[in-house]
Amino acid sequence: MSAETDRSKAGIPKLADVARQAGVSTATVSRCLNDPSVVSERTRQKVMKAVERLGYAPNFGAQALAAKRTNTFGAIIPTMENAIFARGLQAFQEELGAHRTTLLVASSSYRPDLEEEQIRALVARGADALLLIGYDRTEATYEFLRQRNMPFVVSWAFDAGHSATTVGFDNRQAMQTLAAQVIDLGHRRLALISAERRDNDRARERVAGVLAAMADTGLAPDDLTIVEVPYSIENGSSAFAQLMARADPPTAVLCGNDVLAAGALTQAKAMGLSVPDDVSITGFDDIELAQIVDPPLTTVHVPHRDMGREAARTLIAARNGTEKVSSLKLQTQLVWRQSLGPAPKTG
Amino acid sequence: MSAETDRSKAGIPKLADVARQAGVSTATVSRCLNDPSVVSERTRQKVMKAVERLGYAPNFGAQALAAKRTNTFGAIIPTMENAIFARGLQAFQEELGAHRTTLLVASSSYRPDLEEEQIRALVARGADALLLIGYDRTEATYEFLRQRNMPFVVSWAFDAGHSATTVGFDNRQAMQTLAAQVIDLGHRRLALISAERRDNDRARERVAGVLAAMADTGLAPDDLTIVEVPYSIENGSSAFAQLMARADPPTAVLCGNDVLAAGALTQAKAMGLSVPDDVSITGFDDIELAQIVDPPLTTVHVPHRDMGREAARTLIAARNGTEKVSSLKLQTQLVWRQSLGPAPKTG
DNA sequence: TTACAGTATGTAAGCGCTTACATAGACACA
DNA sequence: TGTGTCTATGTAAGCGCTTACATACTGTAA
Repeated sequence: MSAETDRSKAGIPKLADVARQAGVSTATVSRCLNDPSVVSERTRQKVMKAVERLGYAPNFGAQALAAKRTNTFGAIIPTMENAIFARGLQAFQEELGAHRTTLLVASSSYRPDLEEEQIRALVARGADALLLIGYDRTEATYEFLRQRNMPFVVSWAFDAGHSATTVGFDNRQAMQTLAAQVIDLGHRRLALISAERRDNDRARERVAGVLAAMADTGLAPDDLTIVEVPYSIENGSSAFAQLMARADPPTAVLCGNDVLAAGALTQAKAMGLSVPDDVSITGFDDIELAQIVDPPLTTVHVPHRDMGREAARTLIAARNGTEKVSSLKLQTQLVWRQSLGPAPKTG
Repeated sequence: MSAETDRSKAGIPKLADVARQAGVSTATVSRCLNDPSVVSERTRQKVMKAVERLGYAPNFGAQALAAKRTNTFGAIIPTMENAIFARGLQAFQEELGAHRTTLLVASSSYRPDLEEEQIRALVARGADALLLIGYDRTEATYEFLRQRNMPFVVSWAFDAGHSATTVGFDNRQAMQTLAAQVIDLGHRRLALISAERRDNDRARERVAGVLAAMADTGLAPDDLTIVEVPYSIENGSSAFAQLMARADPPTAVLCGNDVLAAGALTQAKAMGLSVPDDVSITGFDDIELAQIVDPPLTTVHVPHRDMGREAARTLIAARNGTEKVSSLKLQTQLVWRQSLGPAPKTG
């Protein structure tokens, strides 16, 4: 009775139907689908015709349950709203595709509780391995992963001291290098538009990078004004406006990423400020956006595609369990374009 | 033996383990997890403690197999590389989240064969409903969906003549309106940088829209030069360069979307052309990018968030099977910014 | 002819859950 | 005390697959 009313699942052909239709056993059908080489040509033809006629597709749940593998990897990224993770993820997916592995993507909206939920969802769905962004998550989450023996790699960050396998880059070092150049150009009143640092180690490290560069040249931490906002062009604009409204506005505004920098740039233009003559602005990530804003952004190039590809390879190796997997630190690179210039003469 | 060597799945706690640990039956544990109200407080405490201690998480496959539902929707989008679908998808996901439904996203790289594969993968995984982009897919794919009784909606397009439930907009009409304005401004030599039309009804419709506007004013189809490239900023740039290198370069370049237009704009700047004085450029989609390029793009605003939200509602209704679902046509809107101006005086 | 590989297929035991149905205990009332 | 009603829990039958093992053929060599 209840089966009858189950509208959505009515009449879906199953293995047994195919077997009956083809006049063979379910085992033979299963073999046809999974390892055709062990079945005779004639039988295979029969079975395939039955599959075709019935429009049969295996039930993934049952398959996973019986076979204990899914050929599915999961990735949980903080956001899909902007292109920050797009390129890397694309490369990740391409590499997986080459190994007949499907990618399932979920997003956490930068919230650890949602991330944990998504991790559990993906694990429960039988993901064979996981791609995670950054280190910040509860110990309980790590414990969960460990207990499951779930292969995962942390990406978009690199901390040699952390036990998790990582394929990423050193956010602090990258930002420090950039900030050092800014200071070198004579800027003393610095500002930073950062993503929210809570639950975001990449953002914290980038801030730390700026501070480290300042310390190197004897600048006091107080010389840095920090505004925290979620990543978005609009937030970049308003943060920039807020910064320039101060009594003692900065001569250089470093941004936690290119999206914020693009917003800052737009706002500068709206305020009639010339970049970099009146004020310098820098980005981070080197996404496409960085090249098309005017002036193009001086920023930190992150090897997105390499990172995605290498993360995939690492995970595949881990899943197969054949090779020993190890962390990989990729290099970022300072990209000089036109949004950073010498500090204006004190006026 | 083989179970022993199954490294990755060793020691994962199952319902029965929790039941044993808590000293109850598996049914009770299951009830605790799915409908706690029918279990006594004391028992629930015991069970939850056991769940906690063992780090238990249900096996999704088994659960789906036994319960015949997954509370999971799937979406297959052509690309994650740029932000075209990001906003709409985000809204889609938010709406689903409000209904305790998980979203799984896959991308097809604009290839129907990959799309079909992804559809099958998602269906096999027990997706309760699917979000699809555009109409172009093989009849076999539609037949598969129909046979499964799988609720799905087509989005990012609207064709009243098509049988599929749709939540989208009329690409042709939208582009026709824009093109009419372009022509109205005196432009006669038109060019269009389009996405590849094969397997992409949205791209074809947009081309048709331009042609329709031209026909309305007696322009011959030959007055339109079309270049087809995959969506990307770089391709927009090179297509634009190619167009302007012609003996008789266009005075207005319409682009299939904002990403291409941004590329075209960048290239124009690089070539020393002033937009819109020397040449006009228009976009389509009105993604964030459109506002931050210089000059900001005159483009077609697509109601991404509304579309995502409404698509989700439609699908939820279809899944629940309570209401009759119907298609919904949303309105686009011409956004005047600065990249479109009058045709330059014939020189 | 017999024996033995080798090959193609079938049989049936799970995989980890959910849930209809059965059962047991507590309580109220006659 | 007996009976009926609830509520809380247990029992066990699947859900749709995979795969170890059993079986039935074929062909070949002794």
